[in-house]
Formats: sequence, structure tokens, C-alpha cells
Amino acid sequence: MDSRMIVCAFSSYNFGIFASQHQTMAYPFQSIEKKWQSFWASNHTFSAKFPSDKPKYYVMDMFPYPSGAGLHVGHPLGYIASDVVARYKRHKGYNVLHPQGYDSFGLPAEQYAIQTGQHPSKTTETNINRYREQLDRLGFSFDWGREFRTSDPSYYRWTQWIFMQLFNAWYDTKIDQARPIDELINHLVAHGTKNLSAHCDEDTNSITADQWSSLSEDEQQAYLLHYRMTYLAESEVNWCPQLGTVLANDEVVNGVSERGGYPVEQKKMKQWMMRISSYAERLLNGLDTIDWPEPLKEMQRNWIGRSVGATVRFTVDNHDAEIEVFTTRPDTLYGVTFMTLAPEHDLVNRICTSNHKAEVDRYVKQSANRSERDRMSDVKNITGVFTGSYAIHPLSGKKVPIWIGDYVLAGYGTGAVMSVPCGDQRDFEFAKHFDIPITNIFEGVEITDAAHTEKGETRIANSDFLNGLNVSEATQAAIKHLEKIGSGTAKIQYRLRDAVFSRQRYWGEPIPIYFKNGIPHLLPEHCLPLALPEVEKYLPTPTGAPPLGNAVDWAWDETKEKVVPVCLIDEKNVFPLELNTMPGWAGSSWYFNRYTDANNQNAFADRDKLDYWGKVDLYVGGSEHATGHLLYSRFWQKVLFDLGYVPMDEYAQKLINQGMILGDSAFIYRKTGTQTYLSAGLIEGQTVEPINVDVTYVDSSNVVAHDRLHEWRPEFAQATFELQEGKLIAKREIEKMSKSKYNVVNPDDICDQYGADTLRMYELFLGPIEQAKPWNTAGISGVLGFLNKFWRLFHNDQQFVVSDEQPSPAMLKSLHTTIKKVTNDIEQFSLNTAVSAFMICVNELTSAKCNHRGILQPLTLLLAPFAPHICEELWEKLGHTQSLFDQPYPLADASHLKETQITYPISFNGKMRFTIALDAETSKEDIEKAALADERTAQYIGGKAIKKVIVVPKKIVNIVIG
RNA sequence: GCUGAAGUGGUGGAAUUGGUAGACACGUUGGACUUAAAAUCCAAUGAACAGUAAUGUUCGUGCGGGUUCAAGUCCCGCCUUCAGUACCA
Repeated sequence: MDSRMIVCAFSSYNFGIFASQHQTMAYPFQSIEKKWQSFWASNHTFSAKFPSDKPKYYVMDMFPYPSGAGLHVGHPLGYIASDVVARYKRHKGYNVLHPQGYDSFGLPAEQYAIQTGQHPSKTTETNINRYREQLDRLGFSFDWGREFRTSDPSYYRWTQWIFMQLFNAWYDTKIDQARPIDELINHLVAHGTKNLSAHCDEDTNSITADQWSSLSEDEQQAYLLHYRMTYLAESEVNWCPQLGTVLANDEVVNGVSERGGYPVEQKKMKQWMMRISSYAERLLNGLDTIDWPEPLKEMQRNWIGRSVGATVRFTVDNHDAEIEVFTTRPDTLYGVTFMTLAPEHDLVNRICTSNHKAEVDRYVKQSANRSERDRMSDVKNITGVFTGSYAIHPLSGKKVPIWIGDYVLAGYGTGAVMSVPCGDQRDFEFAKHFDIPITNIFEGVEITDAAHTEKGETRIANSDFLNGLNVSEATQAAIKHLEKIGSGTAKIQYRLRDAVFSRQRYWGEPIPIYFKNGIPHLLPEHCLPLALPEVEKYLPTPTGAPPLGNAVDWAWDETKEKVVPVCLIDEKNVFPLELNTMPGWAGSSWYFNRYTDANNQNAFADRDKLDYWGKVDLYVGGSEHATGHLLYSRFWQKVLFDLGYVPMDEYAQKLINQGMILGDSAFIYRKTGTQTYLSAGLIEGQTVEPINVDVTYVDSSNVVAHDRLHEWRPEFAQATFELQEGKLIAKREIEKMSKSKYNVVNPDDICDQYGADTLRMYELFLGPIEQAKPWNTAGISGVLGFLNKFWRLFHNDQQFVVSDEQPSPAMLKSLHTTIKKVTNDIEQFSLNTAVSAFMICVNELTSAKCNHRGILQPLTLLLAPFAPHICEELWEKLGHTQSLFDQPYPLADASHLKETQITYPISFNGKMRFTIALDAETSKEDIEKAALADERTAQYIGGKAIKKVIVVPKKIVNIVIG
């Protein structure tokens, strides 16, 4: 059979045959890429040096979680961008640290273990190997000598070590620093809590030095938990029954779990917590010192949620109780006509009167049963109930009723508000709904329909000593007065809550804690790592304990200092170990420090190396970590800084968020209940359901290779297709790239067909790095064409030929324009326009038939960060014996860029002015002369005198004629 | 609702930050080469109108105003899309 016929028959479908046709014409990227990848690997070309006299540059990617699905073309975008920068900085003479590792603890490996019984470490190992293969094909300049995995004991022993440092630290609010716990103990021994300025739990009792000394050892330890940076506390947590674990606030999205989308409920549990709230102010202020994207900073600011106001205490009439509230509007104190408590508030039971008890109980129960979701979707519905009790207004002494309403959140502020219906819309609606009186305290403002919430120039009325003051004056005056009479104080409130640190999971870092008499104790430091034990089953135990409860060997012998079987727990000096593990964000909260000294056995990193490498100069990763990893890691860094372990309290000077590369899903339509599939244009008037088709079976004009679909899914062999003009046309839709949508494009396939250099440049060429953009394989031919042209500049037929003649000024201009543009673009991370600049240059050189060494050699260097393989190959062919990776980058020579003459007249505005392009050094006389010399201009001026020459920035002049 | 980002050809996107709008690429059309296809090269390609033609004119950066010799870019008022957040007192 004639092979040509096969090509014709399948050419519109079969990309494989397309590809082989490309290859016959393309430069031999397959062999070149293999050659240089193994050259770089065996020469350790990219290992970062220490010590070094060179200036350092630290460029890092957010390390990947190695999932089972492998990489798709969307994943490497950020790595490509950072790799261009890393290689560029090497050419610029920097000692570059460009590491990579794996965030390898996580849920998917554990879920897989639950289903199959395979140990998560095995799954993880397989996935990592696959990731590494895929990454290696793209020619990254990673220093793999510094690779680590967060699930490796040699790494997580230091995660555990940091946990210990946090456990042994407290926050001194006077000097705004975390300090060793011993300092706190010394203070307690000497003075009790007197003059102690510490960030601690709200309900911590004050004690005297004598009281402290009289406490037992256990009681002292229990007391210290109120101060430690990581502490054990009974708290409301987001419990996800389906996942069988608690979730951090940022892991809950719209009331369901981020991973899996399962419902989340509130539950009280004893959990390890991180006292991140003590760093709220510093996390906020630190944002002003780092060059991160403004939207991301804004997200963190909102998440921290600083609000300035005051706490005010109201005594409850006829009860020995006080209600403390937080308000941002102390100026509206005289507008308070009722109080509202969250249904979960501690005082609810105590203060509700007997005749209201039944109603209150019912309401509290009803609110408790409503899920977060219901509450959110039901914002409009106003509900509440009166307690029967009254609070005494601290200024007016009047009695105001105390209500319960679920619009007040237990988790924010004090869980109670002073309600000012005239000044707050929710209070207003609540008051209207329940017919509670509304007092107007604003001068000349109408409040019949809505509360008056603007502050502006409003003056306060009806408010005793605040009358006539504006909002900010009244706020100051009110706080001053409250402080004088002891009923309140100025206060800054944050939305940021302490972070839950326990997970009821197997595949995470064990927490290095054992319990003696129910009191948590740290393992001795030299006993780390506390290795993850083997278990039979990865599910919780029958009694509901976390999976580590299944371990046979999971008890601590305090004297022998080692892990022993659980069955020995009743023996002397043997105690239970903590069963919870750390959350996913633990390992990633300090990893940037580890890269500086990844193989250190004796410390998490050597201080000299931390000092030398300093801050990450460029950190590239997705913005989805804004309120998770990127906040937690800043927090840990600040703690480590306070305790003197790291040299700076912000770890990344510049952050770039790369946008997602989206998939282009394809759908055909199945007639409901049949095996008949319709082309997208035929669905009118039919009952159909859209069916995803794997995009590898769809070509760029949306034609589906329906006769090959059965290769993908055997059931299509039985299907019938209704075609349009003989073709099955798919409907396209841009969505997130995902396995389940069958729109995944595998970088391996692209490397096979087009080569890694082409893939690298094409991903950058797609658009601005920060922007989300759809993948479209069709466009990639332009980049391959560019690299082929570039290759051909050096070749005559298959023969390598370059000329040593002097290049022409036009060629030099083309080269130096490109050098200038590309260098600028890299510095500004505008990598898509840099790629365009290369294309323009090569087009110009091609039409000029340029093969001069003086042009091509610097151009090869210039292109090397983008397309390293082809450039190394050409560099070698140019006669160099050294790799080009650390050759000095070419510099733009301005002398080649000079414009020598006025170019052309551009446009008339119709009457008196026209505009011409000119050079920076052109004089006014030159302009006049040029204007008159130009035929068209002279014709227009028609002998009239030039009245005025207006030189507007750089390039353009306006000439006014009279 | 609030906060943030963005709206430019058939498509992805450029535009030195107020100065020739649509670079570069895809796609499309035509041509060269070829028995043919692929590949490669060359040309055209925002819209409308006029002209055999070279060319010219008008309109064009979501909509409506404004500032300016000059606006995609700045100001005011809208509309739309995306993202984050949500009863935060």
C-alpha cells in the first residue's frame, strides 16, 4: 500500500503523523535536548556555590504536590518563567540558587492508601519519579542537589523541631517579639502575672508569684499552655465528617471543604493551635515592606481584618454579670437601644429569665442545628429572641433589653454587640422587625428608611457630652470617658483567628508530644525525628481516634527515650504519644530556609548559609495560596526570626503570581437515553446531554475523529453519530485544565512533537505571566517556526556555516534593539514581549540573509535563558568548548541604535499642525529644514512661515504655521 | 453588598506609561515551489466608502461625557466579565 495514501486519509485527525512531518523539517531537537540535559546533569552545571564572592540571587518556585495525574502543560508555566530569570541572572554574574523539592505530605496519597492499602510513601515515591521525569524534559536549571521531600524524616525532623521552638515560645507584647518560654517562667516565679505583657488566651486568670509557686508541676504546665505559641485548646473547629478531619479556615470554601467539596460542621474539639493572632499587626505591617502583587496583599489585609474601636462593658441588671462588646463606633454609644448576643454566647443561659427560657432554648438549639451554609444563604431572614434581661448603659444608666440573634457571630469580637439601629443597617433592620425603639443621634439626618452609616461630616446629637462633635472627635471623647469611668478601653480587633494545627490524619508529620497525666510534654530534641509509625489501616480507629491510634508501637518511654509498644502504657514511665499529625501547610511554612542548606544533618540550616542567601529575591507561584501557605509561612518566619534562628522576618522580597493555563474542553451531545451522538450544530429541538470528549481526538477546527473514539472508550464502538457535512463537530469551552474534563494536554506529548525549547517559549508567548489564559496547541507552530528559522541562520542546507565578515549597520541595529528590549523585558517579567522581540529580530536577519558571527553569537547568548538546548548546541558549533550558561550576557550598544534622519510626516490635524517623527538629538532648525524638504509637508505649508515648533516628548513635534 | 483586576481585529495578545492603535503569533486568502500533498518562502488581512490603479476619505480600543495640540492610556458617570470575601459590629 502506498504510504502517501495513509497520510491523506488520516491527515486531518492524526497528530502523530503531523508530528513526524514536523520533525523532518525541524531542527533535531530530540537529540539536542537529550544531549544537553545529560550534559548539565553530569556536570552539575547548576549547583549553587557556597561560599562565593559573587552576589547572590535566590529564585524559587512554589514546590509541587506530586499528584498521581502527573504534570499538564499548565503546571510548568511558573517554573519556565523562574528558570528564564535564573538563567538570565547567571549570565549577569550572579551566584544563583534555583532549587526544587516536593510538598509530599497530603490527602490524595492517603485517600489512595485507604482505598488500596498501599502505603502513601510508595504512591508518593512513584508520583515524584514521574514528576521528575516530566520536569527533566523541560531543561530547567534546578539545583537538584538540594532537593528534599517534606515527607522524608530527614526533612520533617526539622518541621518537628520548629514545632518545639513554637511550643517553647511566648509573645511579649511590650517588645513585640516571641521570646523563649523560660523568660516567662522566670517572670511568673518572680512577679506572677503582674506587669506581664504577653499575648495569651482571653480567659487566662491573673496569678501572683506565690500562687504560681503553689501550683503543682502539672498545673504550671497547664497554665503555660495559655501563653505558648503553639498550644492545646478546646475550640470550635471546622469538622469535616467525610474527610474525618478538621480543616483550617482557609481550607473551607463556601461552607464546604476545599478538597472534595464535603459539608463542614462546627464542633468543639481539643486541638493544637498556632497563636498566629499575636502576629496580626506585624503580618499586616510587613506587607508594606515586600514587593508582592497588590491584589494578594489586599487579600491578606482583608483576611487579617484589622478594625479600630473600643471594648465597652455593660453590666446586666439583676445579675452579677457583664457583657463585653467590641465596637468600631464608640461615638454612637448614646444610640444604643438594645444589646444582641450570639446564640453561642456564654451568658445566654445565665441571664435569660424563666418566662423566656423555653423560647430562648428553642432558638439556641435551632441556630446550632443550622449549618454554616444555611446561615449564609439565609442572610435576609431576620431571627432573634428576647432574653427577658436588661443591660445598664454605662453612660446614660438607662436599661436596654438584651436580645439573642444569630446575625451576631460567636467567633468574632466578643460574640456580643451593642446595637445602634440608627447607625448600623443590620441593627436597624433587627429593631424594625422586633419593634425595638430607635434613637436618632445624628444632627439633621433622616433615618426613617435606613440607618445612617456614613461618617463624613456628620455631627452627633442627643448624646450628652458628645453633642456637636463630629464622628472622629466623638470617638476619641467617648473612649476617653469610658476609660475614665472604667467601662471600656480603646481596642484594635482582628478577624484573623488562631490556626488549628491538628489533623486526624496519617500522612503528615507526627507531632513530637507525649501526654503525662493528660499534660502535653515535648520529646527531647535529640530524639527527633519522631518517625511516622506503620499502621494496618489508614482509617480512624473503631473508637474514633485518629489513624495513628492503629499503630502498635506508639507510646513513649520517658527514661529510655524511645518509642515503645502501646501495650506498655500502664507501665512506669511509658506514656501515650500524640495521635494527631500536622496539617499540610506545616512543611511548606519554612522550606525556603531549608534550600540554603538542604543536606544539613545537625540543624535546619546553617546560619552562615542563611545569612549569605538571605531573602528569596523572586518567588513564583499561584495566588490561591494567599490566605494559606503565604500567610502561615510569613508567620513562622517571624517566629524563627524573633527566636534568632533566621536573619530576616520576611522571607520573599518579590512574589509573582503566575496565572493559570486553562484547558479547552470539547463536548459532543448524546441523545438522552440512547447511544446516538450529535454534532454540536444539530442539537436544536433535541433532548441531549453534553458529553466531554478527550481533546486529543479533536482538531483545531473542532472536528472530532469519531471513528477513533473507541480507542479511548470502547463503548463508542457501538455508538452512532449524526454528522454535519460528514463531520462530527465539537462545542468548545474554556475551563480549568483537569483530568475529569478530558482537556488535559501533556507536556511530554508537546516535547515529543515540538521540543522543550518550543514549549518553553510558547508558554511564555501565550500572554502576560500573571494572567489566566487558555491553552491552544494550534498556535505553537509559530514558535517552532521561529526556532527553525533561527537554526537555519547558522546553516546552509544541513551544513553549519557562519561568516566572519563585518555585519551591516542594519543588522547591528536589529541585534542591539533586541538586546535592549529583551533585557528590559526580563527585568520587568514581561516575558511574552521578549519572545516577540526575538521573532522580529530573526525575521529581519532572515530577510537580510544574515549569517555573521558578530550577530549570531550574541543572539545565541541572548536567547539562551529561553531556549537553552538549541543555544547550547549552536554555541558549541560556534566553536566554544565551555557551556554558555555563565557567559556574560550581551549588552546593548547605543551607538548602533541611533536614528540618523527624520523619518516621515505622519498626519495633519486638518488645519495648522502636523506631526513628524524625529530623533532625540534633532534641533528645531533641523525640524524646520526637514519639514520644508519634505514634499508633502512643503506642499501643505505652501510657502507660509513656520510660526512655532512645539516639541512634545521625544519623538513628535507639532509645527504651527501662520 | 464590599474589595481587587480587567474590557483593544476572526483568535491569543502589543503599544516605550499622554504621542503613527492593532507589534508578534495563530487563523484566513492569494501566489511561488511540487505530478500532488506536507514543509518552506513571498504577499494581503480592523471596518466602511470612492477609484482600473497607485492611493485617498471616514469610522474605529465596552458605553456616555470631559481635560488636552494630542486619550486605549488621565478625570467624572454608567455597563459587562472574572477573582477574592461575605451578617466582622
